[in-house]
Formats: sequence, structure tokens, C-alpha cells
Amino acid sequence: MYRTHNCNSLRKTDIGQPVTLAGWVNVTRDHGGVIFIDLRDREGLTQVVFRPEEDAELAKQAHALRGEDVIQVSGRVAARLPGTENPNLATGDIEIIPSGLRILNRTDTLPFPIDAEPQNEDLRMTHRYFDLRRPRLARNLRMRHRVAKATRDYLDSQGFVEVETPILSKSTPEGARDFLVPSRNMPGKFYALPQAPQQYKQLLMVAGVEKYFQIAKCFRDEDLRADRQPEFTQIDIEASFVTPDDIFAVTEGMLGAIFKAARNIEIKTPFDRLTYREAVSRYGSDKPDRRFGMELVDLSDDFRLSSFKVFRNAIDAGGVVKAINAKRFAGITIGQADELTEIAKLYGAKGLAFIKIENGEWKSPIVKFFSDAEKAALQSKLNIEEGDCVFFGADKWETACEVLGRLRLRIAEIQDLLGRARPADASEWDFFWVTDFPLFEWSPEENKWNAMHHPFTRPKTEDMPLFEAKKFPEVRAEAYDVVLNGVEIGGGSMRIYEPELQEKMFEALGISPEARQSQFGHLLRALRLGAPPHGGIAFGLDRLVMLICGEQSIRDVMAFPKNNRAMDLMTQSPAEVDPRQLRDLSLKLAKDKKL
RNA sequence: GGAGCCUUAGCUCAAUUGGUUAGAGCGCCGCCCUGUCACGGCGGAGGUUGCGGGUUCGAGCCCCGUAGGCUCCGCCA
Repeated sequence: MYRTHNCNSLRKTDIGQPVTLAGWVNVTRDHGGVIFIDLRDREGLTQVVFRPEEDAELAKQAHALRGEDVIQVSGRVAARLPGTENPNLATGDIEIIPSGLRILNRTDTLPFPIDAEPQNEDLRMTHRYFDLRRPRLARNLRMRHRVAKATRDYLDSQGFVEVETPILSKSTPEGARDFLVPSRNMPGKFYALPQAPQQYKQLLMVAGVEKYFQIAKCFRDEDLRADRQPEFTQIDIEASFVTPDDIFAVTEGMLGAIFKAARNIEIKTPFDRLTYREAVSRYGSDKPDRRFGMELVDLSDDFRLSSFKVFRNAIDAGGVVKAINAKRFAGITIGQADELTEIAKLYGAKGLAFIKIENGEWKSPIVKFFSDAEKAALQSKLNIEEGDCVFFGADKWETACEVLGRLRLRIAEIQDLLGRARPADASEWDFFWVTDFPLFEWSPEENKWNAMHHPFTRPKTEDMPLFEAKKFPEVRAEAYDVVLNGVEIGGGSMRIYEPELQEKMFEALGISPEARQSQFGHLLRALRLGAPPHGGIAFGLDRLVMLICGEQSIRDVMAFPKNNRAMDLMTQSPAEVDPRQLRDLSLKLAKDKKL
């Protein structure tokens, strides 16, 4: 037995007890005579005191200890000398008087200090096992476990059954780039790693499972971001004979259980609901951050007959004029204005018009084109006050909204309006639903309609006539997202369960009858064998845990994440393989790697 | 595929306008120190300034290229 207690368990009541502890040397304080060692394990710290007059040999050994050496200490629990208790430490009233010291393992010079926030992320990733020893990441890993456990417990209590689905799966034409796995038994053929268990979970509904969930690994071979990894984890849920309201209720119950378990927070349910149209109109985003105002205001009616050509032309072309009022932002610097203009252009605006309200004066080159009525409309609709700065977007609805939405976020960042990294109470956790997403989105590159969510999402019943009439841009989907503090943490839909409707959907997406059979034949067949109405949702576990932990990157809530280029710097993967392995797989590398 | 920022000791950073032998704190090594808890004190080792080229009497600093890292755009049904 290596230890009798952990490093956070001994208190005053244990004084006199013989104990054995094991862990890492957190810090040594060597006074030449007396030597203090803070011994650390995952639970906490306990001070060990070596006194040469009690055991010269032990003290000599202790003198050689360095941070992160692994040791085992036997001894007895003693009260600290009066006045030397440490109130900042749970074990601060006691210390260990050792009678034995075993050095289990020595450490090299540390790659970086374990008690500071290292700057170099690749250094951290190369020594990830060491990085994870830091309290912040250790806390994140355990928080993630609590979230996963609360998820399983809650869904189990609601009658959901966890079913594993294959990792060796099949490539599908829609969606993200697949990771491929060559088949040895079937030369020239490939498995694909699942982008999501989407089809399997629908097939489980056909199988009569009725209530399914899985904490599922998913794989997408696309470029990475702070919140995107090539392999990530979804809380995947599907149920039969349900409406969106049923899914909403399960989701709200589950997130409530998760936040209770992880942070002891009672979140406010039911969540607000916004339609996609409303979210984009008011916030310029389908996953808005509502923790600050600065809403988009529509001014199209006020400028319909304006003599200001830029606005007038946008409206005449069927577009809109919208604006946001950034309170107390009239002090905007030249550099900030340039940056915001760059952002506006990046998202499709031709330029960026804004008005600073300073010393009772509206300062902008465009104000002279405005009529008194137009100014009055601005004044009242935007609630303009001294010190404000108003930004305009005049363009197609989508462009104007997106541009102002992006500006809104950046301005909030500059003004530091966004919530603190770790919101303290429920009011700072803003959950809501976004519903009624468009069913389709146009792909100019492919010159065809794509499914906004996925090809199995059903149109809203009241929009079926639009779907039949092939008015694709107007068809809304029975699809929904959950947004938390401006981050999309989950999304789902009611699925198509009628084979005829699914065929029509594939047709709308430009998938040939042959391709439908080869790619989706199993699903179409299943829909003909008694598929119940069903629908579901999936959550990004990593993003959810990231928010709960107050982290900025999902890498900080994953044990072994990949870097920007999808490499694991610790194991140096991906790596070359033995030619024999390639031969087994009937693979040959192209000489020209740019083939 | 594109844009921005970054790269100086094991780590975090500094180095005036381009100017002597590239410094500091932490860590490491050695010595001193008997109640600390970020213990303290003295001393020491440790550098091809990512790499390659250029400009210059002289480059950590300027220019070009390149590699790597991070963030973002594209991409992510």
C-alpha cells in the first residue's frame, strides 16, 4: 500500500495518527536545518517537516529533493507550532513529522514551471502529461467527467439508452471532409470515420430503441480553430414519437442537471426562443450573444426616399438600412475605426459609415445628406445620446445583418462588454433556442442547394407547399440550435421519416437516383420498414465544458488535443508508416505529394 | 488557399537611433541559513538571438526568403 490518506484529508482530529502519503514534491523550503516539503497529490497539499535533530539521515535526503520528484512519506500527524498555521491551506493546521522517506522517482529539470501559466502552447502540448498536472487543467478534466456523468445520469433517468455506434463507418457525399481508413480485406475500399452518428441514430429509431443517447466521438477533416478539433465529442440524442417541444424539455432538463452537478448553478428554464429570422435581424447572428444590448435597428422605412444615395440605392435594390448604437464609443480611435471598416469589408460591405456624437454634434461626412425627418427617426429609434457612436449597414438583408453583427461583437470586445471568463451566477448564463432555420442554403461554388442542417432534416409542415413548389430559399426547417452566451452548444431537428419525402429532399439537393441508392440505400430501405416519426439533437461536449470551465479554447478541456495543423506534438502524429503496412492495405504513396 | 501577430538562456521577458563582452526574474548547480508556506542570502553554469541570405565598418534590431506557433477568413451537412 502506497498511502493511507490523500494530501487533502488530514485535519486537527488526525493529530497523533501514523500515516503514509505519496505524491509530488510541490515545493521545498530548505532552511539549512529544518526543511519543509509541500507534498501534492490530485486532492491537495500537505506539509512535511524534516528536522535534522530528529533524524539527520532523513533530513539529508530531504535536502536533495526537487520540485516534482515523486516521493512516499511515512510519519505521524502533528499540530503545527502555534502561530505557524496556514489558513490558506485546508490541511494548514497540521504537518507530517516523517519517520520514513522513499524517493519513488526523480525528475529532470522541468520543461516549464508548473505553477505559472506557460506561454508556449507547443511546449505545453509536447509535454502534455506534464501540462495536465497543472491545477487548472486537472480541474478541467475532472469537470468534464462530472458533466459526462451528469449527462448519463440524467438521460438514464429519463429512459434514454446509451448505444455505441461504429467508428469504422461509411463516407457520405454531404458535409465535411471525411477521415478515411483503408480496408485490408477489401483492397481499394475505405471506411470513413463518422462526422456524427446521424444515420445510425436514425436507424436505431427504426430499430425501436425510441430513446437513444451516446457520448460519441466525431471526426471531421477540416481546418482547426480554438473551438474546433478534428476529433471531438458530441452528446448525441434521438427519440421517437416526439415533437420539438419534447426535445426542448429533455435538453433543458439535461443542461439543468449538468450545471447543477458541475457548478451548482440553477439555470433558468424554459429557455427563450428566437426564430432564425429574428436572431439575425436583431443581432446579426444565428448564435447571438445577448448579454449586452446594441441591437440592430431597421431604418429602411425611414430612408426609403432618402437623398443619401448609398442608403437609397441599397433599399431600391431590395436591401435594407440598419444601424447599431455603440454607447459611449464616440471616443473611437482612428485605428479602431480602420479595424471595424476592415471587418465590414471582410463580410461584404463596401465601406463603413458611422456617426460620432460629441459635444452635442453629429460628426460624420454623411450627416449632411440626411433630412430633418431622417435625423429625427435616427434619434428616436436608436436612442442617440451624447458620447454614442452609430454604425450603419446598407446592403442586402443578409449582408447588412452579418456586417453589423460582426461589428457588434468586436465593439463589445473593445468595450469589454462580454461576460467575465467564468460567469458567477445564473443570470450571466444566457441560454436560448434559435428555431425555424432555413432548410436550404445556396452554394455558389457548387451551383446548387445544400442542406443547411443535414439532408435528413424535415421541412416545417406549414412550409411543405413551398417545398413542393420548389421555392427553396423560403422553406424553413424543423431545426433548432441551443445557444449559450453567444456560442452554439447544440443543434438538432425533426427528421424525415417518409421515404417519398426523403427522396424529394435528395432530389432537391441534386443527388442522383444512383447516388441515393449507393450512398443512402440502407436509410431509404429502413424508412420503408416502419420508421417512426423521430428527431433529436446533438451537443458539442467540448464547447459546453469549455464554457463551464471558463476556458477560451476546447483544447484546454481535452486531455490530448491536436495543434493548429491537426498534429499531436506529443506523439508526433501523424507519422510515416512502414512500407509493409502500406502493402497490406494495397496502398502506394504518390511520388509527387502535390498530386 | 489567404491575412495578422509571434519566435532572444530550461521558462517568462528585457536589450535606447543599427554600436563595447546580449541582461533580469524564476528554474538548475554549489555554499550559507532551524518555523517556512512564492522562505531568505552569497556564488556559478547556461545563448549559433528559429533557420538561410542580403544591406552595413558594424545586425537581436533594417530588407528578402524560409520554418514553426497562435488567432482569424475560406472550410466546418
